[in-house]
Amino acid sequence: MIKITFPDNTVKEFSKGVTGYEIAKSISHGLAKEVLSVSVNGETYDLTRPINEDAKITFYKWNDNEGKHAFWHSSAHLMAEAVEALYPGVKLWVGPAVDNGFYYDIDFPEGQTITDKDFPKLEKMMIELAQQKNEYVRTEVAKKDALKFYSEKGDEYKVDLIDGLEDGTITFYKQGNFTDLCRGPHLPNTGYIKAAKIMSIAGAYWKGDEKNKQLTRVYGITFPKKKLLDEYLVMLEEAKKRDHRKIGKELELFTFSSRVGQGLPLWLPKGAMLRERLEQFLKNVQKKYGYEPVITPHIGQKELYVTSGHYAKYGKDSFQPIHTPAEGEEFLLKPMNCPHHCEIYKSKPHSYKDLPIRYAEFGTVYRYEQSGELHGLTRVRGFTQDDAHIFCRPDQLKEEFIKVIDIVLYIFKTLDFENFSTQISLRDKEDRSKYIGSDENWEKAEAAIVEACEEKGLNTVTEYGEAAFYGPKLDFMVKDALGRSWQLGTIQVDYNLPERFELEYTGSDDKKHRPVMIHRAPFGSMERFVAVLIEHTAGKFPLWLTSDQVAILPVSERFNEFAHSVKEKLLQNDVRALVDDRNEKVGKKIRDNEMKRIPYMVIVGEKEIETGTLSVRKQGEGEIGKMTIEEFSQFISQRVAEEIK
RNA sequence: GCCGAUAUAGCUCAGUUGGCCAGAGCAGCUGAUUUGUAAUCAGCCGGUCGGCGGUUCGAAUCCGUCUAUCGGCUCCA
Repeated sequence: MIKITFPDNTVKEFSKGVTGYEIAKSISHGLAKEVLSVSVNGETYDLTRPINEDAKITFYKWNDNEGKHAFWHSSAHLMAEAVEALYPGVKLWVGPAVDNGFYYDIDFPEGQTITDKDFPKLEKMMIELAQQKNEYVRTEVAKKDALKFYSEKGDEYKVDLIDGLEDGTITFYKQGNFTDLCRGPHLPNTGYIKAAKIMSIAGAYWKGDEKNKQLTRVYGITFPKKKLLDEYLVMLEEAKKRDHRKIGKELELFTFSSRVGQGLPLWLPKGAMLRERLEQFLKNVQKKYGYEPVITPHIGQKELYVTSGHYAKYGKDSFQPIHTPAEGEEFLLKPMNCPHHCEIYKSKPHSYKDLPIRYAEFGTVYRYEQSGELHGLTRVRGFTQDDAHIFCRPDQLKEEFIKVIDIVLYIFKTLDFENFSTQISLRDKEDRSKYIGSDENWEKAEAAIVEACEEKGLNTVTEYGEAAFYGPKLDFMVKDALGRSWQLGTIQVDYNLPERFELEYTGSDDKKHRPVMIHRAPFGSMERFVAVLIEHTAGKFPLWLTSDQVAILPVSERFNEFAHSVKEKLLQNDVRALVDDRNEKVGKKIRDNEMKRIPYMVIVGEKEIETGTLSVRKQGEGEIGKMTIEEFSQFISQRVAEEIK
């Protein structure tokens, strides 16, 4: 007998070799039907895998990530089985579960392709196979047998995969006619899968390396109930409505022109006003934190970037140098602001008493991103960073770092970005050839970041190998409507540029010392930040930020004049108002201004003139009462003050 | 850059197997109406069917190419 401990710490005895499924069934049939996988002493098991020793167990259902993971992983096998049945001769690479379903990387035989027209056929086959309720059977396989199996099958990708595995750890899973190298865990049988949808296909380089062959990645998602699939598809439709590219068009915030060029956004008046308001907001914060504004040109001599090291690293893949009538003279569009700011630092000598010096600039930069990477406003070729560079003494580094974290957190709080994550990016543990600067400096910088994050109590993820080539960094990521993560705020430590530009300050010992540099951009870039903000708010911007706070709707043309006088009074009280004086009925005006996501509407007509009040409506909610112009102005300013306190 | 898909009026979309002057709704303009809390009615304007080249008696429709966009991959100073 073995002892099984449940999450609530109750203990029950079962005979050795009992399976998770049997345990679940002993508790209730309902549970046995719902449970998908089981954690045994911290390792996730198939429900059908025997448990041979005392164990602490947790059952995973559909609502647990682990449960979904097993479900989708099994579905990837099912899809692979269906693909093999429909397209004989395919070779398989890997097929993991992901956040929203699963994929399988497949090498189709020469000349064979799959398009979205094939999806229904594939879905149908998957469901047919699922209905056979084939068991997922786990077997442990010796390495040489595993190699033999795939060599005979002619699947060199799997052979490559097994080559890297240790003998004695290799398991196969088989369901129906399909066998796959896999660690598991899996569902008991395919019958759990009731609904399947192939989402998309894409090219994916083998092992993620651009130089390798491109395999076909087929994305799919499955559900234990048909209804869940329908709900998921509805959710996707809803998410599409929040897409910043769609809302940006609807609200006339920005546009693109193929004639201007790919990835070069054009900000429309309403978008520009929104952006200016954001910039002003940050400028006000920065003033409190001791930042000084600077302004630098959009181009710089090539030599500047040779000095900074950026030319060697990115020169080939950037916008190419601008030539002038002068022989041999070359300028680059600036891909970042730091070298210019270094030159500003160098424009006069500095004492240790002056530091830290914080130069801030909304600096527009140009980077030649690969065409396929461009994406709305989140990934563009010309964008404006809310950039600043802090030059400080090594002993000030941590404190300065913490102050920047405070700014980012304040901004996120003001804009209700609650669901952000933070990532510390450090050097690759093994390969250090791609980084410049001394080990000693790197270690100091990495330690400063880790400590600063600990002190601020940030819940961080540490990624090795993700650091910039010149220093470690801390990034703040926020998700868009479809759950894709975008990096917004960034704070990066740099020991490299001060070295390359030979930046100095005179210490209390009257000797020359090298300052440390911090690059930081709390928004990241205005473009990306506005994009994520649009998706976050679905275009319903906070009152302080939105271009038009109030729409005044005269009941008929007879009251247009009065409406304009109300607007003037509101403007005098710093309330941004417009009059909808079109020859339309009130109902129509309300509808149109609701669609334009204007936070407040006031209706004016005979009654309002008589009583000297406004009839106020809130976007999405309807009438909220009558107020005088003064009361309403105060009402708006109060709300604005609450939002940005 | 790579794999796959898409491109019709300012916006959202129709347009059968190639066949007369390419359609609708919204927006815009004009007029009627003078409107009370999510769409008043009528008329009008608006398109080199993304660009270029080809096949054909004939191309929005078929083929090639370029440009841009979308979903991924790779990349992201």
